[in-house]
Amino acid sequence: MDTQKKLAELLFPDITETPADIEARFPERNLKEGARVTRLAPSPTGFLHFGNLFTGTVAYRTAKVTDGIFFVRVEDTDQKRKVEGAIEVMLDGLKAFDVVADEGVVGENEEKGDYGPYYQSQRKPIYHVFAKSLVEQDLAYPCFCSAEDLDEIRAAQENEPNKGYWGKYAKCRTLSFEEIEANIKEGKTWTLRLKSPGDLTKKCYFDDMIKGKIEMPENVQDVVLLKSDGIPTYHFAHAVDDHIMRTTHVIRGDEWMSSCPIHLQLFKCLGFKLPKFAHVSPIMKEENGNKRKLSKRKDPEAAVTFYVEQGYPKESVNEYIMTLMNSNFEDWRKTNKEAPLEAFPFNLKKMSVSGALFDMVKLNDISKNVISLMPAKKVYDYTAAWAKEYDKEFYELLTRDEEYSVNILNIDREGPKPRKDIACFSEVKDYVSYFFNEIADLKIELPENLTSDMAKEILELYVEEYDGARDKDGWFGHIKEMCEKLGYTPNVKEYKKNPDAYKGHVGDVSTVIRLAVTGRKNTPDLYAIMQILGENEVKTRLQNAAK
RNA sequence: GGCCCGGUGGUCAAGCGGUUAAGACACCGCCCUUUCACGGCGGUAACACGGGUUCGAGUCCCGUCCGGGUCACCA
Repeated sequence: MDTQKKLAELLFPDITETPADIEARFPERNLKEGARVTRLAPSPTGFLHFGNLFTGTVAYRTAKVTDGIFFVRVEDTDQKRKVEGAIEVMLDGLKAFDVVADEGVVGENEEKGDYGPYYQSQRKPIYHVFAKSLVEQDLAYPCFCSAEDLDEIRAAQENEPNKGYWGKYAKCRTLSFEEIEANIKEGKTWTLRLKSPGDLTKKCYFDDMIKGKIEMPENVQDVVLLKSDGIPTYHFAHAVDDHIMRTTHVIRGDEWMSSCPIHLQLFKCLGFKLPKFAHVSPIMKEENGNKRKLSKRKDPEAAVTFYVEQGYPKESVNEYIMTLMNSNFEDWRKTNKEAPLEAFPFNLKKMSVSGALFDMVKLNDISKNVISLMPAKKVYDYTAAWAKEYDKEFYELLTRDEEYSVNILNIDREGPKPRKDIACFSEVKDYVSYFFNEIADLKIELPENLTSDMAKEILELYVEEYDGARDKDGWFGHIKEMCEKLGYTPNVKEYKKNPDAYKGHVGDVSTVIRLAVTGRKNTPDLYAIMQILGENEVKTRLQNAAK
């Protein structure tokens, strides 16, 4: 037996499978031409970042638009970072925005698909097959350096432009079989390192689907493949998994770009065909004139739960994400107002190369549009579902009389130009509060041009003459009649021409009535409001206000 | 610091050697209007800088500056 074989046996005595066996167990997928296989590979930190949702959506759409497969693989190779219940948090967050995997981890300890296991922590035997093979080919070796040894190396590299574990600094690279055997007998722990075949003076190339053609120096680092607990590092797991799971398009954050030389080399050493890469720029936030990534600690909107808690409908968030993904989405939307998101021809290559600033104002605008297009019943259902979770008191009020609430939400909704008042469901309570005496605030704050005497005069007359049976034209016609009686003009233009001839105009009279009925200067159509409130309630409010 | 990537109005961005440099959000004005919205019309506002190449440069090349990423037994 040659030395490499002997070494491989020494290191991995229990591994009997070969790479060919694994390849056979996970054959190429039988998908139609052009179908893309993408994945989201979160590490279970218990926090779903907006960036995860964003990148996940890119991967998801890429698969969907080509009738491909989108799967979720959990990168739980760092035992130190494991958090209880983290999988649920991630999956729920994704699901809340319709990013649902076809395959992979679909629930806590629940997997689907033929390319598993989809938890990296359960794939050790697979990784070890390839690790063993690398050793046999003299492309990997065990390293016995301790953390202190590594510190020493770093200390010795002060004047070395290319730092790290490589070339002459890689002291375990040249250990003889006997030395290795002795170390192992001694019980020393080891990591498995790549014996990098790279050449610093040479370049490696790849064509990123978002960033374009990239050229970088070849990797020369003897990177760690297997940690001392036998679990792979990201680099090694990525190469093995994405090949064996037959990923066609590796879509991930662009913080991975700089490790691409390692990945390229790894794929080559392992004899794997290279997938396509698409590196997505992060969503940024402005702070003191500088851009920085959305921060979990500083920015509430960095958490996907934020949107759920605020009551942004998934449609809005998805719509916003789409505009960030493909800027031609907005144009498309203009001519396809009612079309489902799925109908949009998403294109990876149209993604922006640099990171966009998160724009809450824009999200709100989009969300107002989205919600304005929903039927009142749908807004009601969404609001009720939100309130049930986040505002019990309001939930009780809202659902006490469904028809009443739906009518409120339907004011000025149907028609070609619906109102756009609501950006998220947590705003609804304030928007409708004057319809519910329990939370209404009916105090009257007159605008500057109206005195309380004027208001009183108007209200006294209105209480006397108010008739809930009038239709809209009759109702407004009556208010105009009141104007004449009280010395206001029903014609606003007339008032502007000749302001000294009148106490005010019909707008002033309406304002007083509006204030009395709703406690607000600005509301949607007053007639509709009064109709919903009902004659009795309106009368009560007017009488109270007239006092 | 080395290595990558990027830099068009306040923001998101079209643009692929010849354009009056789109559009959306925000902002301002006007119109509509019983308030607020909605809607309509209009407006302010941009190619980071310096050198080339070219008849012609936001577009191509080089440099500078600025921003971002990365240099772990973390992903």
